[in-house]
Amino acid sequence: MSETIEAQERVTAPRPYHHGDLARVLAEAAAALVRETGVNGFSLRECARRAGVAHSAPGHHYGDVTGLLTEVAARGFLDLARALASACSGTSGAPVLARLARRYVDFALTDPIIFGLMFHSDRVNRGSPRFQRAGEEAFAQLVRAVAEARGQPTADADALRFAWASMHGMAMLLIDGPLVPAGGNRRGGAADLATGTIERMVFAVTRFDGQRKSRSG
Amino acid sequence: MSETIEAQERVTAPRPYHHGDLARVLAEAAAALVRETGVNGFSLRECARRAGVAHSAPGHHYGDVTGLLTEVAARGFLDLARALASACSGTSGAPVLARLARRYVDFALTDPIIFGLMFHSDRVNRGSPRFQRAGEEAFAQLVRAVAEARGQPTADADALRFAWASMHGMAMLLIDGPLVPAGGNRRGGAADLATGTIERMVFAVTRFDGQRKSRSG
DNA sequence: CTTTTATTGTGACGACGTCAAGATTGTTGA
DNA sequence: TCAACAATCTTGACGTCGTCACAATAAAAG
Repeated sequence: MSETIEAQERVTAPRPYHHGDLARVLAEAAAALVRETGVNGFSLRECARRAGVAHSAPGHHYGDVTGLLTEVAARGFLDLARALASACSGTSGAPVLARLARRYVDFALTDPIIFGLMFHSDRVNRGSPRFQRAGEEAFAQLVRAVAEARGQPTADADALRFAWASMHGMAMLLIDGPLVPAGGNRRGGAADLATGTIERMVFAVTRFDGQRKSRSG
Repeated sequence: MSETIEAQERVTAPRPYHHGDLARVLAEAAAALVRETGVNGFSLRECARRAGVAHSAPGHHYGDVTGLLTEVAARGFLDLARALASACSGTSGAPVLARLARRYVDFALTDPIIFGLMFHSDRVNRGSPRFQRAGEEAFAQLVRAVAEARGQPTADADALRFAWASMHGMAMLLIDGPLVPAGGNRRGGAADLATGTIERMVFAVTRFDGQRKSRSG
């Protein structure tokens, strides 16, 4: 989705320095490289090689490897926020939450390594303002969906945590393998395994109301 | 818990090679090092240094860094299985599942880095038989708890996935930070945040029965 | 006691991240 | 137009890393 935009920017943008914007090229090369080799196999030098620049060029733009991977993770959260927003638009009530959860799991299964980088890699700086802002943007979509599902103006904190935990846990377990039966590609069969979990999640979010031990009432 | 056992083994075991059992010492040093520096900061050479052996000694026992970290992860699953089993013993019915989930989250918050290594590190070989056996041992505890909570001899697959996803997602989100409010140690305040999620999880596992769209019946 | 095997150490290799210093290009102000 | 400056990129070096071939050592077997 970036080719045409890039061509436009090549003309309109002031082209601030030598290479065209190396920072963006490096970030995109880094994302591609991470997808290929895993977070662990990622290397700054290989990334520079693919961008056609010297091995130390990434350092000038991002400081160190953590800085670059933090940028990649932040972009991942922006993508996730967009995906969740588009999944919810044009719907209301409980189905909003179900559709958001489905999209959340789909995103994770489509880009599992980036997803892992976003949430649990010790190679990203979670204190980075840009990273946090991107995360909050995605989080806001979740808050809206939970409030909508419960028919309330604001999301209950416990319900919110539960909803997020359920879809996030499902995504994690499907990515990391322990739940997916052998043989069967990830995108197809695995995503179906999430259906029952999503149903139960929506069920509990909409029906559970803190009734402690009073099941006969 | 290993000092006295070690003393015993020093006598009873045939002491198969030079160092006493270097393999075990290396695995323990590796676990400690991972806890200190994170999975990413781990280094075979530093591990060997702490065990007081040559830099290539770990390679002779575990092949490469993945082999050693796989052993650490497998040990983590054995620990988890033990913890879950002890949490469930002496109880029955739905509370079993609640207690198991609580223990699951506690385990994750107590040893977050090892927990992360166990589930999603590209530095462990998930095809390793030892690793898989250890994982299945922990999984078996979960299966038992879900069956017990539903009063059935065998666990429903959908309910099982949902239960695991909920507790696992909660653990992940608490470890990785996005859910825990600033300032407040992990073990105390964070674990309390799981309570509502666990309640809802048990609620859905025991009450949801595939009633599709028939809310008025 | 000698031979064989299992366990550990030495040394080397290329790849990595990071830093300092120099080279190159764009910008700015007269 | 041109010189001074700042931003951008390259070169080269340093220490650390994982891994491998090979040597050394100790246990086991005969």
